[in-house]
Amino acid sequence: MQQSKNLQRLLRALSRHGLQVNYENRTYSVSLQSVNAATAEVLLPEGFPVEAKAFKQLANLANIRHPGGGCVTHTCATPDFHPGDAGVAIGSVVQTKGMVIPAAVGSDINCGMRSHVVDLTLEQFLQKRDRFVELMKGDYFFGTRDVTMTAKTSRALFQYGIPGWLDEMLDTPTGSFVKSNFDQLSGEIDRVYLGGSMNGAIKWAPEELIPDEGVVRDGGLGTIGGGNHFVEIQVVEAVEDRATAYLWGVREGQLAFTIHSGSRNVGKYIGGMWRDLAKAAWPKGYPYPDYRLFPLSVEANPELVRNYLEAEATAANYGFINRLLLAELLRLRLREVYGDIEAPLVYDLPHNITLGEKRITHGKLTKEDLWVTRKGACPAHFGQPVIIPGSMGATSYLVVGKGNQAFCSSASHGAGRLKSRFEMSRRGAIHTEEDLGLIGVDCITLREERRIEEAPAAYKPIQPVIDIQVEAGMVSVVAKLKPILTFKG
DNA sequence: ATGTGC
Repeated sequence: MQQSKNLQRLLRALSRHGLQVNYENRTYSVSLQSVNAATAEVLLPEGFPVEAKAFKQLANLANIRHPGGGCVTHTCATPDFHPGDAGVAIGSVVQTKGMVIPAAVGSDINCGMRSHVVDLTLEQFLQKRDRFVELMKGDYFFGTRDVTMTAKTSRALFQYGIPGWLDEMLDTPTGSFVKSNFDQLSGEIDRVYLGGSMNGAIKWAPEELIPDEGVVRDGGLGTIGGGNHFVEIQVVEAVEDRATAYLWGVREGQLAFTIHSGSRNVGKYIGGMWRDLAKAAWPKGYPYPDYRLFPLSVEANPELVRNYLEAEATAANYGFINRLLLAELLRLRLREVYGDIEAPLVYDLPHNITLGEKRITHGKLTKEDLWVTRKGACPAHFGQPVIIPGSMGATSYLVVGKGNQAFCSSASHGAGRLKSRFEMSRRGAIHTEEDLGLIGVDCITLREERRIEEAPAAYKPIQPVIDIQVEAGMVSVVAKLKPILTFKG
């Protein structure tokens, strides 16, 4: 098979890091010489360079094991694969047995996507666009909407996620704007991954957010955040799977909105705390794992593993509710400006999280200390809705999972970065709308450099990234969402 | 990812 220069360079880089690669039918099957004999599955779009550093990080991840028991059993790289700052490549999926690696999820716990459709045409939307934008700028950037809650409600948020938080909210004097739409919010719980509820615990939350009594005013809740996070108004441009789109309530020509955000400072706090705790628990006398990705062993330290998963769940619950509030703020303003329109949830899912994996062993569904950590990768179980954004200002895809076992039922979480933020923002670099790939997209932000750093031109084109995942049987396309207006934190 | 850093 004829191979491009990029590909040859890539294969050499892979072999330097102990990865042996077969390239066939546009997919790479990779055998990985890791101490754990872990397998690897790598899927990359042709014609785009992938940094050797990302593969070094993948090989390193596959080699992690705990002296007290626990190892990596399988790794994957999704086609938006690129190096990560914290030693783990974005687009990595890692399956572990008998251990978890807190640093593999890192700080951005339950970063994820949420999409709604809106019964409004583009023309109707544009007529009152200015008023709507001013109201949203207030809510997202200046906190005009009061999202205070009682101490009890805030504690329920961390412990139970969406359902427990909603129940508690109903009984408190605060949060009137959530209570006013309680029935719809409750009815949408089954369209959130895991019902928006994980087994958290109050004690892992930042102290100032869990007082014994009184009121909590959390400036982080209902905010977009930085990096690649955004909230975007879109149009359902094309429906490619009519039956599934109908089931999900998605129709061509409708307006839609999509949210990309996570657990903000709470994830940073909990992720950072456990990076330190995992280091402190590393057995004395053993060399540190590269990039300091310290695992926690079930056999050596069952309590620590339980606590970490509980702490991660605590931040994840906050992430689910942050996205819910971002959506609810927007939905309320839509109704305020455009009348009593429907804007139902399509789906909400995380792409940065550790989940216990159920396996079928001897015909029985079991959980045997086996986890899958997805770092910038979506779960994509059979029939499950998946939201894959390109970047802000680029087409987002609603796809349906195919449960591809080689990829631990996963899909990419985006297109993958092509140019660093620094590269985009340096002086003399391209700045016209055309060069940024932002033609016809209205970017609302308080900081102009964000518009440049996160422009579509900083990312790979999304289409080949989707195509190769369809070919590999990971997902199939349901609908495409074309951006109109982006709120950028 | 993070009221970040070049």
